[in-house]
Amino acid sequence: MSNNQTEQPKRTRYSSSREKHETRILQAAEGVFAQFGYNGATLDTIAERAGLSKQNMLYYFASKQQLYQQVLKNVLDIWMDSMALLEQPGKEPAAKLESYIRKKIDLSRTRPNGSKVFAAEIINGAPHLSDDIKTRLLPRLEADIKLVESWIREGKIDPIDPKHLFFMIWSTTQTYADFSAQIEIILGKTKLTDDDFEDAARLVSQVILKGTGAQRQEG
Amino acid sequence: MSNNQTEQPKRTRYSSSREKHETRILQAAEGVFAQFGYNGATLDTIAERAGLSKQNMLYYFASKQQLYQQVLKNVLDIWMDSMALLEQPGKEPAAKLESYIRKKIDLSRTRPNGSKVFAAEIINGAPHLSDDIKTRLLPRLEADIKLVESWIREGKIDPIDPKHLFFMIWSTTQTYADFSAQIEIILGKTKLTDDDFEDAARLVSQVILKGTGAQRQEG
DNA sequence: GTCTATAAGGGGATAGAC
DNA sequence: GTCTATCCCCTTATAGAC
Repeated sequence: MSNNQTEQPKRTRYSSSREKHETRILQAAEGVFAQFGYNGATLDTIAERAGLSKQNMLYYFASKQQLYQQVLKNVLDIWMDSMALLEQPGKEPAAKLESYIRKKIDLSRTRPNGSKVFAAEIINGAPHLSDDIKTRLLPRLEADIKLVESWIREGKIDPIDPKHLFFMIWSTTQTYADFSAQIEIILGKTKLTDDDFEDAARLVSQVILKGTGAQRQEG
Repeated sequence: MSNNQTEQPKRTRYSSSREKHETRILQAAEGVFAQFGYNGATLDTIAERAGLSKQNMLYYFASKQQLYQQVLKNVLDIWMDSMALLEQPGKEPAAKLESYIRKKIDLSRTRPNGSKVFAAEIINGAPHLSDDIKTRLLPRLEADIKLVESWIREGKIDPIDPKHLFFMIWSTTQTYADFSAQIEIILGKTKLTDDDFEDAARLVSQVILKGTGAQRQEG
């Protein structure tokens, strides 16, 4: 027989129509989940923003949970990519830390909704984060922790618990995405500008580099 | 007539029964809103945790919104109290900043749920935070900003945008409440201990004091 | 793949007896 | 102040025609 396809309804690997739809839906979902939370978000709102009907959207993502978990997975992928910034060969700790901080602040600027969805998920106790996903991050982080420990041993930075150092970097950089509503009120803006993010990157880098002893001279 | 009471059903000002109920309900609500978000939290769950029926609870708080807003208000009150720590007379900037940081981390330890409710509200764009509440924080903050600016003018700390300095202090201290689920996984604990919070307070203080130039000597 | 119709359940809020 | 009963809307998800 000429018909030998089995299993999934996927026709070819370049079914661009489906991919376009899925991308639009995921983008819409990221925004709606960020704004209303998992339970506050409705499929109707997401579908409308994506430009199709709720019933039609359910053809692409079979359930709300499934859609949400795909959004979470995408955010986690991006996060893990950013961690690679610590391991550029031939750079000093100060330069590596600054790259990392700037990359994370840039993520807050370009993907604030993803950061918000992830943050809300963690605040609620990570009920939808499967153990599989939970354990993806840890090995990656372990490597980064060992790297920081080696910097301490070599006297390149002050002796500081690496885990808490990462908590500090993550919180100070993600706050510009997660708490943008508050920051906008305080800065007196309706939306943060590129200059605001540049200010943030400069200040966070300066305080953390100097504060950890990675940078000795005055910023 | 001997019966001359008018208006409200409040009998006296020491109706301790009502207060006890309200306190129990608010405490339960803080926990449930923190865990499930505004929309995910149900009145049934809150009432059960508070030890009464949903219908009975609605006698004390007429609606879910009203209950939620009271929870938010309580958190904001606590937050504003903590800001007073910057203005202890006769202390150096380093000591004031450290008091403030330690107070905020202690709030993350003792009132994590309040912090989580507030954080989720901001992440979602502060839809329930009335303008009245929004504007309570700003004047208070303005005073603190002027204080930091005076430290800069007197050369007691490095020149740093005070607003971003506050964003940094808030994010690094509140992360131990808001993102405790993530931190617990990474530290390999089921619950953060007092020692963990002490580690956090020491590290955050050390990096920020040294990083801002408030403390010149090695931590 | 997209549509109409609808099942099925949850959850906020009210009515009224006691 | 507390209880039983109930209204009613909203939302997820499915069935089935086209």
